[in-house]
Amino acid sequence: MASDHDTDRRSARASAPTTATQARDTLRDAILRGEYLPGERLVEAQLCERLDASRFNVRAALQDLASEGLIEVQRNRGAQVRKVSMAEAVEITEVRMVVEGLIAARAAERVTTEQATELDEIGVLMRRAVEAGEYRRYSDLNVRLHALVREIAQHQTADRIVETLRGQLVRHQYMLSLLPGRPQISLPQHERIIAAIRDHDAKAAEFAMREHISSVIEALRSMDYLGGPA
Amino acid sequence: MASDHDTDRRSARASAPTTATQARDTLRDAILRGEYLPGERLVEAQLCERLDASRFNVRAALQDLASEGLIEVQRNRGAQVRKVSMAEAVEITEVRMVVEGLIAARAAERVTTEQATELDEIGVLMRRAVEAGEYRRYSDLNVRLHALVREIAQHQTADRIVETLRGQLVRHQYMLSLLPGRPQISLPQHERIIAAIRDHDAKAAEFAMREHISSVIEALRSMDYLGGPA
DNA sequence: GTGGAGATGATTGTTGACAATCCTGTGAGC
DNA sequence: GCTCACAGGATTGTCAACAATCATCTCCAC
Repeated sequence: MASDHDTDRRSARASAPTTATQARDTLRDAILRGEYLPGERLVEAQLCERLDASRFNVRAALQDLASEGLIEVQRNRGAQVRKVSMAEAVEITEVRMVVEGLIAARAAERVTTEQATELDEIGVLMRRAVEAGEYRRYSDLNVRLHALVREIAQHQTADRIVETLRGQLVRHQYMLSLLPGRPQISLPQHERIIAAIRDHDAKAAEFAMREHISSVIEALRSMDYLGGPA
Repeated sequence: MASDHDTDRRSARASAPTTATQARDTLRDAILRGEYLPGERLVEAQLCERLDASRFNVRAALQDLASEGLIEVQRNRGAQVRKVSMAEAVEITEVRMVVEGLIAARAAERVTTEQATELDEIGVLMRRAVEAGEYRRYSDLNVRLHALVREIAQHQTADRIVETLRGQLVRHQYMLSLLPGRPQISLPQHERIIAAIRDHDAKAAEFAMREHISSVIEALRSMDYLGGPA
């Protein structure tokens, strides 16, 4: 799910398993999965074994991930997983706020009856999950909701950007979902987003989405006082 | 100006002349300058001569520009300058609308007295240029205004994205500036942006910026009826 | 004349080796 | 004991040659 926004760009016709692309996707997943910690050095030779790829392809993968903002490469010093400061995390989320706002507005314009039903279903499941205290499940539904909204909007450009930004702070977001009290705050926000899209109210949808992510930013800032992420 | 958003990322310490980076920047400028037309094939061997670089570096440059969305690479078929359809151009500008809106809002929060003066100066020059019918000069001032707003906002993440998006449709924007009647429409919009930022009114600044770029989107759509870009 | 199989030239994909650079640990000098 | 210089190893930067693939053209059969 985190790797399909580039894959399908090439597989328009070529169904090639693509040697180099695979290495990149595998490495990206590994980083996103947390197998490499921020600041950790990524040694090319090691990655060759790990990914079972030649140094050439490893290098290409590193270059790609660097342009995605997941890693940083310094000349003659190799690559390392990028550390995103709290200030950067806020910046990234701010941009996500406005772009996802655009997506929500467009989703409201394009949503079909079927899709609206699907949105409502997710809303119901979310409420149940929160009431049952199943926060892990709620977190999954959260991802699914945002993904569905993006699918409805069908805005490739915005989609790509949001996906890239999201990748840059998976670590922060993970910590965020563990913050106590978050679900109680975000559930009604999610419900407002769903309602607005269902009602084809673009302005309300954008506003609701921005309110929601705005509160995520607040939470990020509050995390900063608590010591922030590693 | 179009190539500094990556350059300074590396030159944080290393003042390296950067062999591969130079090739990339040169090629990007060439594409942005219009020396390679959309759809034109970029043959690696030819670029080696043109850029005076080895194929290795040329290849790295192509990969970078591909991730910026300037060119497209197909497996075993090489690279070609990306054709952006009118629909894509609209999408790109929509995202630019919301992100530049964010930038404008933040600029309104951070603007200093000195910077406000500078903004006003640009506003005055813009009005003079329009009244004198110097549209080329007006277009330059337009670029300068947007750049200054971004500089005031100091939002690296948003900045990088806008710069990337802008690169993807230089060709379209160039045609746009030649549309008759545009300056008369956009001048008051620019003046509203300047006024809002000067007055530290974040909401008004965001609204004015969005209004402005929204009208750019309208113009793009109208261009579509006229046959669109090549 | 037309369609398709096959050869040919051009272009890209990949590899391995070598050079340049950086990091680490050691030892001499103060 | 501390600092600095210098080797040695590790890691990345770069290149040129080779293999794989694609586009084009020719030629033959029908």
